[in-house]
Amino acid sequence: MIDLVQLRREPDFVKEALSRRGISPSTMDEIIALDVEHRRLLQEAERLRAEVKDLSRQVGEARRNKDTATAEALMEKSRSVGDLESAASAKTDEVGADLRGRLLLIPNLPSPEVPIGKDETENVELRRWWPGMEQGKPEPIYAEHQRKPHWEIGLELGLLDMESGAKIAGSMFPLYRGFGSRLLRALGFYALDQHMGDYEELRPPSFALTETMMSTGHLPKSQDDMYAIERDDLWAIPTSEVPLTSMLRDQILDPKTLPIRYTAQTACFRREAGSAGKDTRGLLRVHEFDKVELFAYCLPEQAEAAHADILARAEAMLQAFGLSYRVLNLCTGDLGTSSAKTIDLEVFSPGVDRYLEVSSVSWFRDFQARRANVRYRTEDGSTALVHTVNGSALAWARIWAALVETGRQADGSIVLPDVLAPYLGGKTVIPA
RNA sequence: GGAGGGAUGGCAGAGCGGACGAAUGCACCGGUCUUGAAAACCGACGUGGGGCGACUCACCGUGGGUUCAAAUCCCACUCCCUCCGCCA
Repeated sequence: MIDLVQLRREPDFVKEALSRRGISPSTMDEIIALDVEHRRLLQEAERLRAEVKDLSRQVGEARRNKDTATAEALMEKSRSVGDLESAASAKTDEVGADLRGRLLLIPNLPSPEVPIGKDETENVELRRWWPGMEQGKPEPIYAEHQRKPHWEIGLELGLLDMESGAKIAGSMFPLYRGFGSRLLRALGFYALDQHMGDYEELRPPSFALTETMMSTGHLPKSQDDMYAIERDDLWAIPTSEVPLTSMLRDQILDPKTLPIRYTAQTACFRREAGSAGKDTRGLLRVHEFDKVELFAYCLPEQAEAAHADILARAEAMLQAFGLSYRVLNLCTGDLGTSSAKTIDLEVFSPGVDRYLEVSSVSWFRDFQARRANVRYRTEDGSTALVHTVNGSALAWARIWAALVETGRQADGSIVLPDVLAPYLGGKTVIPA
């Protein structure tokens, strides 16, 4: 949620920033007007409330003095003021709810360095990396044997069985098998081992309450993109960012403990409503995938370094895997609602001949913290909102696809990166 | 799933219809004393909203209700604890 106080104080600045994301200034003017109205009503309701309290106090006093007549008269007076008060409060709450409802739909202010653009076609490529780049090698040219999509390879070698997955849970629920399943497990183990120490490893619940989803901003906006278990008021998490953001909800943190950094691998569930028919083959877009997340709660001045650290870790892993990738600075049109700045990592996968998004590293400033109410104690004893930063390192379904396609040899076998050897029982070749 | 008990400030814990935003203890912070520390003593000590301000409002698990007045009474829900049952 954006800062209402900032909107009051610097309306033009906020309007300008949001207009870069396509929020019209008039939308903000309506919110400002509603806020003025709300505060006016609030003062009136509070004045009446104070009067009721004062009269009630006097009733008590009269009673103690055995002055029944005065008490009766005061009670009568208080009743009538009380009626006015309930009416005023109801009106105030109504306007307040309207105001809050509108505010919740307003996205975060984009950072100044976020490029302006209408959609993902206008994201800005910051750099590329490929194996051997530092040694002056040109971008790789992929051989014909690497031009086979992972779902065909997976089926041939018994690594991936989309059909059985569909039989069990419907389409776009992958079923990995044999060495394919082991590869997936190896990726998660490898990643968690890389991060633990600096980031505390967690294994949070895969489901969250409506209340939790609200605090992260996933509800009410994205409810159609999530799986719900209505009977128990639970939602399947679309990313472990949800439990991690909520973990310290409503807490006031000691700044000495910041940054607090967590890593977790969970299943991530996405209904992908609205993308029916797109990327339905293989692992390009699936309803359930495993992902390791890196997350930090930090002081505002620590945020930039925390963001850079997560990005560096995600890139280091891609490099260790020997996968070519590009780094994109998301433009205003493609930026997630809560994010002030997002860097995406996209891996090139030769079999499907395209870049696949495998990580999204975002800085939310205090947008999420305001909603989740995570604060720290400042020098002068007051409180301030923390900044939150997070990123995937990494989303395994697409990494799996890229590794299988990139590593395919002329004889049909697959060579996997050496760094995974300890997690694959020393075997980094999947025989044809 | 059944039966009981509970939820109050950083923690512990009192209050169970009238000046309670809340006793008390501990912790934390400032000070006195001390070479320094401890002890002792003094003081400060929840969060959020509104108002230029005096000040005011809300919050005692959550949501409703009763009342002139609710932490306190009533209803529903959630969570925690104990016991029983079932179970990976």
